[in-house]
Amino acid sequence: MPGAKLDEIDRMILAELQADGRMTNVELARRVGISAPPCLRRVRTLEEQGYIRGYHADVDPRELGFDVSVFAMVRLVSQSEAELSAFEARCGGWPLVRECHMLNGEVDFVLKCVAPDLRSFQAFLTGELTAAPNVASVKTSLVIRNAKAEPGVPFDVLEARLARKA
Amino acid sequence: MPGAKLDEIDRMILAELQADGRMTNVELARRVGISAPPCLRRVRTLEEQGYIRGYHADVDPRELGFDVSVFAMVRLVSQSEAELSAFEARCGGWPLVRECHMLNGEVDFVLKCVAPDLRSFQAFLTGELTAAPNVASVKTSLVIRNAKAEPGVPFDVLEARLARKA
DNA sequence: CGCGAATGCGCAATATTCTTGCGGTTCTTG
DNA sequence: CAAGAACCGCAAGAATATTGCGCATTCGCG
Repeated sequence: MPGAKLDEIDRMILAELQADGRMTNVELARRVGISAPPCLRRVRTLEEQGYIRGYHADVDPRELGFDVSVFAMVRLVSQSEAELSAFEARCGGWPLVRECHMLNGEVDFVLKCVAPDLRSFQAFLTGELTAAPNVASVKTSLVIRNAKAEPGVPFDVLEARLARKA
Repeated sequence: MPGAKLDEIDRMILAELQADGRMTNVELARRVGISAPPCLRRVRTLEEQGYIRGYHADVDPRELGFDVSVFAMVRLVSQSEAELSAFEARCGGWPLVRECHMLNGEVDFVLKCVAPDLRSFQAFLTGELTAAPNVASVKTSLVIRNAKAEPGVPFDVLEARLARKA
């Protein structure tokens, strides 16, 4: 079902808006080769059907004084669904935790955190995260730098897949 | 220096655009309590000064048939700057790798990857990633689900910091 | 074949937004 | 206290978004 109802123009629209979410509809229409009205209708449809979940400004944390990013690997004592949900809920309440992914394998969760400085992160780590109920262990790694940060979908792979089907 | 030149309105603008990057300028102006022209001027300034790096549509990978997300922890043989850069460059060429973060500690890099299915990810893992030069070991974990995914800045923390300074 | 029905395009018109130029006000500073 | 800088809001013109409508192509099916 997913991807079935999208033609090439739709995929071009997604690629363009993924690259620049504030592109005007006129410019977008020009790039994908149709006129503005049908282009806008396609965008609306993509939004309604969940292909586009939203639009967000990419704000630089460092410019705002959040100088440290950290990955935290969390192991829980109990992995019952109730406990998993409880931990997720707790993460939702921690502003420093920006992403929370449940994993398979030894580690139960990986968290991406930001903080103004190392000191405040340590305070959060020892005072909140490690101290939280059901948390067995936490391993943290500072992010030195990041070479690639493109959330979303690799459209070149998508096109390769579709070509293979045809 | 970072954050120094931003007043409360600027921070409100950043928060609003982080939440909804396609908000019209008039709506944004209304929410932050000023008229449209100065609001637009502020946004332009925030963009130029790097507080806003860009705008992106949040495209749902699953809807497009990318059903698996994976975190890969990579260790290299050599951590010389040349080798680190070389690995980063290689990551840039892999479409399935969406994020590449260099870490301190035992693991040198964590990669966030997506793939249409487990089979194609395995093909990438064994055929590309593990086989790459200088890669010592790779540990992967499938993402079961994610409870939180809000890249960016926690503005409530930011305001707490500023309040502390005052 | 051939006839609806459905889909999707583009044109045109209106509504909304963006963008710029221009004073006016407040705050800083010497 | 005066000159200058910074920033606001108003107003107008340009650009964009949005809607309604008619037409072409495609598809399903008798």
